[in-house]
Amino acid sequence: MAGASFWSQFELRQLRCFVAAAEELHFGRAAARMNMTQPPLSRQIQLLEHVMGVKLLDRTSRAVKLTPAGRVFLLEARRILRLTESAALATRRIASGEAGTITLGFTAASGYSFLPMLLLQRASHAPNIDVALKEMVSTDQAESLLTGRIDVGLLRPPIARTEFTTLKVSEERLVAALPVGDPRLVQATLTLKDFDHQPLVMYAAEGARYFHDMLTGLFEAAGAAPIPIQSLSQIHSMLALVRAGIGAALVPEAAQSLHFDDVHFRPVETDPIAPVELFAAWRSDNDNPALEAFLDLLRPESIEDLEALAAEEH
Amino acid sequence: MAGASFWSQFELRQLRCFVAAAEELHFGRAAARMNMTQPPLSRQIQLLEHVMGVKLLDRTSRAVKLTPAGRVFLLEARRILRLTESAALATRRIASGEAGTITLGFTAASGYSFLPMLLLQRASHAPNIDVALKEMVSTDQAESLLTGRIDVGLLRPPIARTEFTTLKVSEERLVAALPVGDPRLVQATLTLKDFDHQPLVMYAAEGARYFHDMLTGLFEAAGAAPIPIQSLSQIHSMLALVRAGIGAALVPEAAQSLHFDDVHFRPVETDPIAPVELFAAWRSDNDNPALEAFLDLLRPESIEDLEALAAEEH
DNA sequence: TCACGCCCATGCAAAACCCGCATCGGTCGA
DNA sequence: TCGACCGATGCGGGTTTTGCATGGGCGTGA
Repeated sequence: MAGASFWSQFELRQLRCFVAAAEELHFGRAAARMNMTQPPLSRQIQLLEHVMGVKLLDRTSRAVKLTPAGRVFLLEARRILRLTESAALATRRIASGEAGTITLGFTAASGYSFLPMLLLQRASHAPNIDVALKEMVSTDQAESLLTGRIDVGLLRPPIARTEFTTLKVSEERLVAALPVGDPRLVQATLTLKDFDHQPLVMYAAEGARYFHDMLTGLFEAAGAAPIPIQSLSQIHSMLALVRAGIGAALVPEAAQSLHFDDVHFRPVETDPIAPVELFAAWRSDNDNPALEAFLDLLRPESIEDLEALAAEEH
Repeated sequence: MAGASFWSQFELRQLRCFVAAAEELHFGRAAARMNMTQPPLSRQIQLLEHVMGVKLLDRTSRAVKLTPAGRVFLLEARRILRLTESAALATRRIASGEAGTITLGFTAASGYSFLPMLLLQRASHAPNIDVALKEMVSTDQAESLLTGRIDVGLLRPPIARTEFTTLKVSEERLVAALPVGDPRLVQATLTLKDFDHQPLVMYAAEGARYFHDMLTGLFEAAGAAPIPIQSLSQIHSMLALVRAGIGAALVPEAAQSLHFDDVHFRPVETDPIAPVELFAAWRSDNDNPALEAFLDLLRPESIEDLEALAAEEH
């Protein structure tokens, strides 16, 4: 095998021996620090000098000195060894879930209320977990969960995949968005009957299937029938139409944070009092170590925490 | 030996195996790249995972994937390996003398002329050689050369040490520094006779022994005797006294670059026409690999180069 | 559906490596 | 000049690592 001279690469053990010898300037003490005897340490350093092709230590039987090249190499060796330690540390932190990156899918509507609270919670309870955000509709989230493009999705039911574990993370009431001057604004609270035969900006069946189906069901159960004016999927677009006086809209209460001028909100009584549900879903076999720590943020006790925290903000 | 489980530190060989496997995502090809067979490579990676306490690769019989921790560790491992290569390179460059640091002692007077030219030369001919500058008088330089605090000294004779190798690097003429209004300024050239019985700012015997002894000898040989007014060792201090009209001074021609207002210079004829000598000296057994490359800058042919270069500047 | 191929893990014996002990050779100080 | 100190080296033993052969799991194609 002629590869010997070709394989000119040192090993970390040799670096550790060299650093010990360079710092002690005494092979015996250096060997003791390395928990070995002096002869092997001598050999490790000879080997290192051989593969480097450079004399690193000037040794007489009376004194050990660094050569100029050895001085430079000592600095480099220390840097390398420091780096190996920090690399091991960082990797173990990732593996333990202490740190890491979670890729999170979320729907536009959840970005108004739940997501900000969640990120606030993360900043204080899991600061080493990075969260990469990807806005997408619920069906795309399910697809992305399967392929691994996102670790966790914040999405609307139904979620019918056996590969997923799910957790309800929030329930919201519906509120009515009404333009300034709408006569229904005199009431403190509305019912679905108040929208019977009235123009209503509606959700699109494709882009916002969940809200579309939910409202359809609610109105049917309540025996009321609004006049659908326009079908949209983005809540802020719907509010813009409301502001233009085209009609009312029914939106999750968190949408009030959008603060459109000349658009006012009133609570609406519905059969389940908080019909707007948001679920977290993730692949049961997801091996991202940061997942467990991230999911802790979603557990009920954490949710209460963060809702209390959000309340204090006001 | 019970230290096995205690020595939880990986080796570079394991990093190289891991990087190969992580990049190929195929143990067989990775092993081929590492010039070995697949089983040892498997074992190296198992060993690495064991000492790290972290699973880095997810391997089924059908596919090899990086775990989240493995992704992070791959980046770290590449960084470490890059660093080892650059460390070896840098160290070999130092050892070969291509790069390095020379600590240079110099006298204040040589800082006015020779040193700037030398540094200019270094910048273009040996840019990888750093020069650390230490101003000190000639006797201190001799002492520092012996102890190794400086590699090379730019100093004045006599240099009587057998440990040193010396090289004359410059010869300068003396010029007279005269205050505005001095009657001798009408002459284009002076002789030492022009200073007979005239006030002269003189060099101190301790701090500037070389110039002191040289002037004393020159005047004696010329049969002239100036009136010593004050003894100083710093040329710029002497010129300040000249400017104040206290008397004339004799300084190396390079001191003209100090440009004192109201002080004008005239050449002086002396027996050796250029009596101000500057030597480089270094320990013959200095092992700094950069020394040879640095000394090349001082050789006659280089000196001519840099004087030509300095001339072009004007 | 079954057999084949691909691929990583593992058992095993040989080779290589590394360690510690003993000792050598050189240098400094008493 | 002798002894103490210190790094280098010869050598035997034990551990590690390697390569070969093989096992076992999982897709794939007939």
